[in-house]
This record gives sequence, structure tokens and C-alpha cells, in this order.
Amino acid sequence: MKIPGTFELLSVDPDSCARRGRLWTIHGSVETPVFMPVGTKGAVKTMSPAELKGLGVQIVLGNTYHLHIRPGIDVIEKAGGLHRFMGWDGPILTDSGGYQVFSLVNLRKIREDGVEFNSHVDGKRFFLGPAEAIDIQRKLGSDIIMAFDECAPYPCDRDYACQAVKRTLTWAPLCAEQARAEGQLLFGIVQGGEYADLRARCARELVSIGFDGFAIGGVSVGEPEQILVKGVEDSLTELPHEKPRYLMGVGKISQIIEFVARGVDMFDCVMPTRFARNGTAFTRQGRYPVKAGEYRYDTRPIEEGCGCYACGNFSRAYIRHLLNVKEILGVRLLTTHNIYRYMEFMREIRYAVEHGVLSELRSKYAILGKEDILTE
RNA sequence: GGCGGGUUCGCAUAGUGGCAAUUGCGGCAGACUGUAAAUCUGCUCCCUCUGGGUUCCUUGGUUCGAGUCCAAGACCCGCCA
Repeated sequence: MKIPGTFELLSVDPDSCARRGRLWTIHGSVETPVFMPVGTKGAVKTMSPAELKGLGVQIVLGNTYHLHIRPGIDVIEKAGGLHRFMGWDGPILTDSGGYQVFSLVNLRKIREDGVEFNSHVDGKRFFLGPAEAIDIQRKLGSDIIMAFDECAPYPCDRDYACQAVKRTLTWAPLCAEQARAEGQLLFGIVQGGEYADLRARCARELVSIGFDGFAIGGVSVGEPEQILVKGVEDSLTELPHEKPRYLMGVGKISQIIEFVARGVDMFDCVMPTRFARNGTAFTRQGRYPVKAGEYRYDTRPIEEGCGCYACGNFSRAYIRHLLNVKEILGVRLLTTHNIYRYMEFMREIRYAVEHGVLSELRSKYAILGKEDILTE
């Protein structure tokens, strides 16, 4: 067991900026590059912690905004923290609520010192600023705490992006000053929209403040993929090699491998879980809607050759049926498969980086912009 | 045999004489990127589809105009014999 915050760089890919690493937290280490399934309200939807472990999940996300609204931090605190509350003993990363500044546009009002929200549940007004966001995450007992940032929308003019960066940078040191529990890591978040100099300036200032890791935020908010890539690249340039880099909210498998090659260590995204609930399966051959009529009589598994529980025991026809009649098992099985697919993919990536063969793996996957199709 | 009720685009339904015609389900397609999402959007009579053609059990009638009114018939469902 190493000191929380320790980031071991185990190996570097010879043909790219990809790194194979290990990040230590209070609840153990995380092998990177890693994909973190999203468990906004204290659960990765439809999955139990035991099932997540079985799928190879190392670390999950929680959300400050959502957990603050329900059940309320006092409940989780009295339950002994988020880990005990949700029965997950592995690392947890919590988002600060900065994404809700973006997603709940008409339910919030940005101030210079933070954001006033109207709860999407009952409209109740409450304030989230750097101090509040960090304090909530401290009480949650999160292993990796995210700084409170302003995730700006796309499109976003330069002037506005500049202000969002300014606020994010005003809040960042306040987040860093706010008390945390022993061993809790704090990550800063780079904003700046599509503007290279803003990205760079934001990253530089965050680095000078000093954080345990650096996240790239404000991407995958509806922008074209080239802009997403450029925003990430412009941010990465300024980030230190010895600290973990976390690309927030990304994404598609084809995107993940490209960003690993550019030096990103951590990812999270709702895609595998949400798409499963909406009836879409991810496979090596690409994604497809299991709900589609053409699978009515298909006795093959979701993905041939897949080692997950769903593929080992059930057919497309059956899972499609479960989805169509809204049997809970349907979305559970598809979620199982999609998370397994992502975990398997990350294992492949880690192996490739470790053995210096990422470029081979990279060429096997579709180039950016394609739909997660493995060409072989 | 008598009395009453009913028959609308796969199913179920709405429908004051101006209607290609309501809604739900089902079906089909699409969207989904730090989760207001097991959600949302679109299509669902036919065609040579910014237009045209045929529709509301059947036949006939009234009317400028009928899914809607009238008559007869068919079938279905009740209740009474």
C-alpha cells in the first residue's frame, strides 16, 4: 500500500504518449488507463457492487449534486460515508456538480462565487460553491474529489469561455484550500472551450496551484469531434507527466483509444450503461440496437466470443424480448455486457501499452469519428 | 323468437354533417458522451409522395357535403324467452 495520491508510471508506449500507470487511493490502487462507470446517485444503474467487481470495474463515479439532493449528505454521513452506504469498497471518484452547471442550464444561476441551483426534483433552491462542493465530497468520503468548475456549453463564444475559465480558476484555489480528509485526492479541471490559449492558460494555472491529478472538462458537450480532440490536445500540452490525467465524460471506444495514445489515463462515460438501458449493445464489431426486429429469432449471444455472463448464457432473441416487455433482467444483462465490453477493451489497452504495441491495437480500431467499429 | 347495445387505419379507443380521421398499445427507425434518461424524437391506409388516390361492416338513400342522419342486410355482445 502506497501513500494515496502516488501515481506510478509503469511504462510508456514507444510510439505514442500513452502511459501505463497505477494510481493509489485510500481504497486501493487503480490500474490505468482506466474506464470508470458512472454511478451518479450511488449506484451504477442496475448493477450491484459484486457484479461490478466481477466485471473488472476498479473505480466508480458518484455525483455531488445528485447525492446532495437525495438522499442528502447527512444521511450518507450517518451511514458511514458513501462506500459503506452503497456497499462498494473500491475507490470512488465524485464529480463536483460542475457538469450540472452545463446540463441543468435552466435550473441554475451562475454567480461569481458559485452556482445557485433549483433542484430538478422539487425546485428547492440551494447554493454550490467551491467550499460547499469540496465539503460535500469530503463528507461523502470520496477517494478522488473533483474541483468545482463551470462546464461551459458548446457553442460558446470566446468571451464567455474566458469568463467560465476565470470563474473556474477563481474557485480552484478555494477548492484546494478547503479541508479534506486524510488521503483524499483532489483533481483540478481544465476548461477553455475550443480556445487553445484559454485551455493552455487554465491548465498552467491549475498546475501552479497544485493538484493530485488534472481533469479535462468542458468537452463532449455537443461539439464536433475534431473540436473535442483539439480541446483535449490543447489541454494535455500543459499537464505534467507525473500526474494522472482524466478526460471527463468520454466516451466512445474509438475515442478512448485515441486519447490514451495522446496521454490520458482516466475516463468515465454514461455510454455503456445508458445505451444498455436504451437497448444498444457495444461489441468489437460495432454497436447495434438489440431492440431491432431483425434479432427476433437470433439465437446468437449479444456478441459472439464474448466472455461475459450475458453472452455466456442468453441469446439476442431472449434479451431483445426482455427489453421489449420491460423485464428488468433485460437492461441488467445488456448493462453487464456493455460494461464488460468496456472493461475488456481497457484491459486490451493496458496490455498493449505495457508491451509497447498500442499502435497495432490502435490501427485495429476505427479512426476517430467512426462508430466504435473494430476492423479486422 | 323478443328487446337492447355494438361494428373506425395490427389491437383497443375518440369522433357536434366539412375528416385521411383522436388517443393508447404494438410495430419500425433514429438519437443518447463528468446521467433531470429502463429516456426522448420521428414514422406507422396506398402511390410515380411540397402532390395525388382510396377509406370508418355491406348496400341503397337524404345532403352542396356522410364515419357521423335514414332504410335494409350481415356479423358480434348482453338480457329475456
